[in-house]
Amino acid sequence: MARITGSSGERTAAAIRQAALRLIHEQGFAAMNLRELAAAVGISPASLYNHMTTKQGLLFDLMLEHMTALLEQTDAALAAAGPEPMARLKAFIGHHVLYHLERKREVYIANFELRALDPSNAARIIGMRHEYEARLTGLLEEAAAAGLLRLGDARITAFAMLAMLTGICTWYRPDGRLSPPELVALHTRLALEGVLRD
Amino acid sequence: MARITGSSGERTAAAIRQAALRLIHEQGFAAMNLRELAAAVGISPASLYNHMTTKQGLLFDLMLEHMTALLEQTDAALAAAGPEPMARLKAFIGHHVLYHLERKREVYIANFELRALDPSNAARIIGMRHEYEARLTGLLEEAAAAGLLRLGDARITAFAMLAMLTGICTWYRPDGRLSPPELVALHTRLALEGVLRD
DNA sequence: CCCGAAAACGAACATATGTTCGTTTAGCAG
DNA sequence: CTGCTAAACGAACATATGTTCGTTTTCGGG
Repeated sequence: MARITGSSGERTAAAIRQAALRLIHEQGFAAMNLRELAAAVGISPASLYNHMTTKQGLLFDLMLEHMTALLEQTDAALAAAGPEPMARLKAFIGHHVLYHLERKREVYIANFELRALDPSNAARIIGMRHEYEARLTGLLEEAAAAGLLRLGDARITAFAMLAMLTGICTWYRPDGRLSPPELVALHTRLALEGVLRD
Repeated sequence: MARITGSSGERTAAAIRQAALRLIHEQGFAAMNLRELAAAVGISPASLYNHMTTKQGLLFDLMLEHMTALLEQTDAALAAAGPEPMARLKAFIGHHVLYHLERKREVYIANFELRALDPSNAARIIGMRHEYEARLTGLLEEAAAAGLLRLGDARITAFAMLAMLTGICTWYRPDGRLSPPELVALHTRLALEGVLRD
């Protein structure tokens, strides 16, 4: 087989994914056209098809890779946190915030371009998202069962926490005023304790 | 002037706005095409242009009407709440939740289709959004100055609260398990007190 | 050195889409 | 009833866009 070691194939494919993340994040999936994507990579529109099946397939691959990484890294963070419910909950929040700061474009796309997916592709991504939500719901119920939380409704609470923690990536800039650890601390306290003075 | 009283003009224009809200919410602005919009209203594509300037202008009008209503109704709710800082903060949260339950499509569009606006149109909507955010930031600072809140960072806290409270309209269904007042109560507590047991 | 395959290209196809134009329809004022 | 104008229409234009096809380039293994 020719063109294996150091093949430009994988480099080009990676460049396409990076450029696609940027363009979809800036303009939205429907508004991004493949001629612009090809130009950003520096190849012709036809050459894109050496590295992807269709435009739809490209979007699905981006989302799938993101959701897979999110679930895997979350489980790793929870495994490292040990068995104590509150430590596990804080580990989830901390990982979520850091992951969303690092990969805000992927997150934004996975959250807001679900409409653009074919039904069967969408079903698969939605399933993974439900799994992620279930991780948090489970942690909340664990902690509530241990008497550590006061839980009105586990599902709605999980949704509200995720919305708050995911919102970060709509305004976060790496050169912003607050550092990632500061943002983790601030959001952990907001999620757990709210704003009321004791 | 002919065709004034009971003219079908305003009815058609309203039908266009309603159909556009639905289609943009379902598919996104870029993915919605005017032939589909016209079919949903029951007129020809050409006739749309008797009621709007361009597709872009239609989006802007929808957003502008929403942001105007949001700001006006918010101010009315605050005026009705009186001077006490915590009462004002709760009034803001309550109004925000109810408005977002009632007009979830407008909210979704105004939040996620900013990319689709021309720069000058976008600037105007963004300005109004900043004004809205400033309302909450101001309320938080008022309450903190009165010693009622423990505030890490007013701006970030406002962003986090808005993200949490706005997230409702990504999953809310009018026939859902919880009623609007229940959702207001739940989210007010989450925002102010978090989930930790006292 | 040279062959084979990966990966690039130009060009074209088929279709979708925002918008315009000239014309026709229809309801209210006089 | 009649004339005026808002508001509808069919048809077309110009362009954008996802994708395919046949060909050419280019690298690495033998």
